[in-house]
Amino acid sequence: MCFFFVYLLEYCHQPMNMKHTTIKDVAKRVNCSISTVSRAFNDKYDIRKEKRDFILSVAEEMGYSPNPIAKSLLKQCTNQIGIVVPEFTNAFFPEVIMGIQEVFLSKGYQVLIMQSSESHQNEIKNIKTMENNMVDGLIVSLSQESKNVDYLQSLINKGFPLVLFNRVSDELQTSKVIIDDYKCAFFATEHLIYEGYKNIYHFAGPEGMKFSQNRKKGFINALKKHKIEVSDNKIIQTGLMISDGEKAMEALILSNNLPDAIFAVNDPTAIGAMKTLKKHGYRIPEDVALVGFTESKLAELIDPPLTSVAQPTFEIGQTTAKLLLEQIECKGAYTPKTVVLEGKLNIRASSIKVNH
Amino acid sequence: MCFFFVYLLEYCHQPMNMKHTTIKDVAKRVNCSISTVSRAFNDKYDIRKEKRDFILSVAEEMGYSPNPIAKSLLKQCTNQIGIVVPEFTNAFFPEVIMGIQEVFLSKGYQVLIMQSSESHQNEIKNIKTMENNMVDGLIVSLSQESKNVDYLQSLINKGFPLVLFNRVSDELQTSKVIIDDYKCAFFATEHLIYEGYKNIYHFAGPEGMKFSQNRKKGFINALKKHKIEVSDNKIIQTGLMISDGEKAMEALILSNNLPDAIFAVNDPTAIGAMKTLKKHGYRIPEDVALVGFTESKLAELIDPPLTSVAQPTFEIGQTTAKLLLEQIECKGAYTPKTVVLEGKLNIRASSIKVNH
DNA sequence: TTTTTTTTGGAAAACGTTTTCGGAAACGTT
DNA sequence: AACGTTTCCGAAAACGTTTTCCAAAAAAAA
Repeated sequence: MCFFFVYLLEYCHQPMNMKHTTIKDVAKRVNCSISTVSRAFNDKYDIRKEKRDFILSVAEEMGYSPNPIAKSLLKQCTNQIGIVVPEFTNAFFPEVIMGIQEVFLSKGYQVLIMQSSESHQNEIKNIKTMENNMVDGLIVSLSQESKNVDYLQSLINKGFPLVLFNRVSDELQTSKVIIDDYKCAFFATEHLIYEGYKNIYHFAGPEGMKFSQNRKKGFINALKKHKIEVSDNKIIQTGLMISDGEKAMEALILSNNLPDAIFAVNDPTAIGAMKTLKKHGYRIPEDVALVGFTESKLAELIDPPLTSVAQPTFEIGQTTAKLLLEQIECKGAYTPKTVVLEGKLNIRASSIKVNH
Repeated sequence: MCFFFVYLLEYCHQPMNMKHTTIKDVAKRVNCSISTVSRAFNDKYDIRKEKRDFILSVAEEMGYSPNPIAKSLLKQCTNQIGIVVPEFTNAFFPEVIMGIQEVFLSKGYQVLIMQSSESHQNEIKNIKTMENNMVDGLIVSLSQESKNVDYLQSLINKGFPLVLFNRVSDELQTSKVIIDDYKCAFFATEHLIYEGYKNIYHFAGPEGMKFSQNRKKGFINALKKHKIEVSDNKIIQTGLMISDGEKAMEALILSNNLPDAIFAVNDPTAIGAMKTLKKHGYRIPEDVALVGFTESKLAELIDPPLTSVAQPTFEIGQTTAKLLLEQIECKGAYTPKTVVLEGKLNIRASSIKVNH
């Protein structure tokens, strides 16, 4: 499917000459002890100003900067923090990561990112790698597979700074950042009700996942509040992919049992439903209205634009980072916090009632 | 816009008790010297098999594993490689990164990822951070701003293993992985010609960027090959965003000078054009056909699905990683290679000629 | 038995820092 | 002149490894 050509160029590398200039070199050049150079860099009080400036300028000129690895070894901390996410090909996690980075980079931390590819085994491996590398703290969003959280529990027991976000576990007593799935689902459903839709269905996600459960609960309670009957057939268990939405919609159409609106567990299933509806010649929102969840870039580009709950991804990242930072900085006793952020319902054409 | 609630839980962390077990602890426990423990772990010939196994089992039981930081300091290499990309909120770079990781993780390397956010200054800072951290090699995709590549040049001069991909610089004599923009653009344009379109326009990207130039060249030469006149007004300079495509299309419609097909420099501009066309009631592809570039997830989801050139993202990553690995492993002289991968034209409804 | 060779394992140096400790010089006070 | 402070700076220990060098013990050869 993909050929490739290799061009050989005649240029050849020098043998690797990676001798970093060290503190010793600077000391020798300045004709003082290494302690003094170190003091110059760490801005300690017990060094003359002029000497410090002189050393700094010589060091600058020699291209010296302190080796962070040596520093890590001595200080027993690395100024690095680790992030383990299930994947980052969808926009959600990258955006959260950007929020995390924004906080940490400004504090002089570096951010290591690894992905578990939704595998529990990889997740553990990643976490162990991070731990061996002595990251000062860890941010984790659990993989779909992760039922067993013993390893994370043992980390927490050791007092290792850890914050979970999005995919969290009730079992773990540590700081968490999540979105209020229940409330968002509730409002999204209410929006459909207020628009005047009567026969509203729900595409629920995998039963095992916390957020599926919460969104379903939000859907049900919104209907109940408005005295709309919640019969079992209105809740359809689906997966999380576009294809799952398509399948569910096909089945509905086949059964000749069309709702006038659907609240889907996420954008992909909503989009799947939309594709199938259009294929069969139904109009959106005139025949069936649609609402998704977890705003994707797609939402406003497809036709018609999809109403969806936007998660404050960047803010999730920032908040998570700040919680971890607190935990790292207050060495010792720390009280875990759970921060619940709220999403925002972006109302677009796919769910607006059209006057006949 | 987003409220949040903070729940305080009563559980409190133990004071951080991060004392890793060290080689000394194991030595003491086994009642031998640390050299011997080290030998056990490094499987050196000068240790009795039974002793080695015994030490290993005790170490296992104590939860000991060698501290990679101490090892790095001594060995002067870290088994880490660094990646610097302009961004990772679009799918392209994450997918490439996955390809890179696949290769390196299996070789026992770790992968550090940083993003320059399209800023030259950040890029340099990231690279320096990586260098200070003594990564064994570096993979870089240049930011839009990066005109000055002196710093990278100095790295190359030092013999530091470096591979560029996607956003490369002709000035730098190092291994590169790119896609054949010229050829892909040529074929994409030819596809429109073969479909029977006569009046084909091109939305060209920013003039400064290499890939814009190559894609434009491909477009022009395809027209020339088929003896179609290439007048200047057929090539419209645009940006790279959806909004740029919209603006360009609005202008075209206003000038009452509609082509029957457009080859756009990338998917976003093509999508912008599509939105504007639809807004004005034009049909795609009946009135205007569209072809994009750099397959985005959107391409097959929008209506009509967009013909686009798919880049072999995962393969780009794998190839890049392999080139870097070669360079790291052959310490000393190394001949840089440039690998040119080919994209694949995914033909969809937006460019198929409809029989009238 | 003595000598030589091989196997095994310990002591110590090295990697590049920071920091504690103490000493010398400079200065001020009596 | 004698003493106490302060300021400045060097020596050395420490972080956790690997590896070189050397010595002891064991095995083999004489």
